[in-house]
Amino acid sequence: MEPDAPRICCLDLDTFFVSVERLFDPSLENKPVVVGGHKGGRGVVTSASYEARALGVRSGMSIRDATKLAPRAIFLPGSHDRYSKYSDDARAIVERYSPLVRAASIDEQYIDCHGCERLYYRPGDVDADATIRRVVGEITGAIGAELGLPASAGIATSKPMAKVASGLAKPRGVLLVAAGAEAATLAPLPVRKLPGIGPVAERKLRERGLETLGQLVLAPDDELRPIFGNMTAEIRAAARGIGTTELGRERPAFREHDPVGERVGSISNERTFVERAPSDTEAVLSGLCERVCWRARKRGMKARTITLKLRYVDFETVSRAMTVPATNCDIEIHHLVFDLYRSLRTRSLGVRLLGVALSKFELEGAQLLLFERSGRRSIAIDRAREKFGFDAVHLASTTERSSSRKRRSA
DNA sequence: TCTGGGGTCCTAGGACCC
DNA sequence: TCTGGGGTCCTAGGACCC
Repeated sequence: MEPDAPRICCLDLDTFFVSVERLFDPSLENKPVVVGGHKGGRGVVTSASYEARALGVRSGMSIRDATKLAPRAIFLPGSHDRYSKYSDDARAIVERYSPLVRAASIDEQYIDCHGCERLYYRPGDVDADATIRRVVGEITGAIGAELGLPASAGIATSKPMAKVASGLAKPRGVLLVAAGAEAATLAPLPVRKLPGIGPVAERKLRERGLETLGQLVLAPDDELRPIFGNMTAEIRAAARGIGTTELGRERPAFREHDPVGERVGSISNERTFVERAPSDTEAVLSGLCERVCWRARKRGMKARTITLKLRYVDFETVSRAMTVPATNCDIEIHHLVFDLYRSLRTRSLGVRLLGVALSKFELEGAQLLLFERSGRRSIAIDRAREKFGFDAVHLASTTERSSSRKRRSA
């Protein structure tokens, strides 16, 4: 095995949410389609068809802006259950070719193709790279033929280079960056194309006159250090195509249900609203507490740290955290969150967002939970939710307030 | 471009212990 | 009582990703 051969593949499903929607409604084909919310409504674009992109729509943009740019586009709220299923199906196809697969997100997978050049060699292949390129083309072809979903892939000697290559390969392409060709491939690209450089770093680089990755590579260390800190060397190397070949950890993003035993670093839920009266704010907090606790219990985990996040209407965002003996009990976390809220809400300004996060998990000792009164109640609630869904059962503090809200609005 | 919701990782300062 | 340095944990905020 040549250590520096291009064997890391990044496989990406093109305009994934839009592509899935088109499977269920073929009339969406060849039209500008935007997934993320109803026309003119709140929310942001999570996926836009190429026809919509041609009108200036970009993912991450507010739905309202997208509506202005593409008033005749078809806007869809999205159906995550479907997306999860097709994501799993695409992964199953990839696993027929290599067991070394990691899902980086719902529409992106990394594959370690080391060894595939021997396993899949065919006499027509001019060299090992050609074999890899052909095999990856077969994978994207199978995803297209069996699922009806377009996919692209980049193959390179490192993970960041493969990621950039998959972007360059779109749509429906496969791009292999040969060993030694990395720096020249990256040099003309805008800095933003490199994973790890976001809008803030992009702006700071531009202020220093650095627009392309080629310029970034040549920039003196004291120009980059204020922007990237200890990551400077890693970023500079990535800009030359050098980086890890480790596939990284599996990201369980976007799962509709929390699988038992699957480890995550944090569980959070948040809600944004236009503006709410304080009494309603408490109902929202109750609901958020219940939801994160429920999700933690489903995973069999207890959290030691509880964090409350609050965003005012002027977008100032603050948070307070508290570390306690591990718990996943609604009542306990309710009390903690309400304490945190009282210490956090120092301004009289309207609240735009509230979020509750659990972290620093310990595995649940189920026996303990059974002996606690509130624990028994949680178990009863969870059983009902197992049958009827999360909203079937709520704590009194949540239901009283939300029903009084309904009465008021009725 | 006035900006959702779920995550991960990094940094910097302070408390506390030895 | 004061001083130093290292290690670890906690907290708050921010950048980034999809």
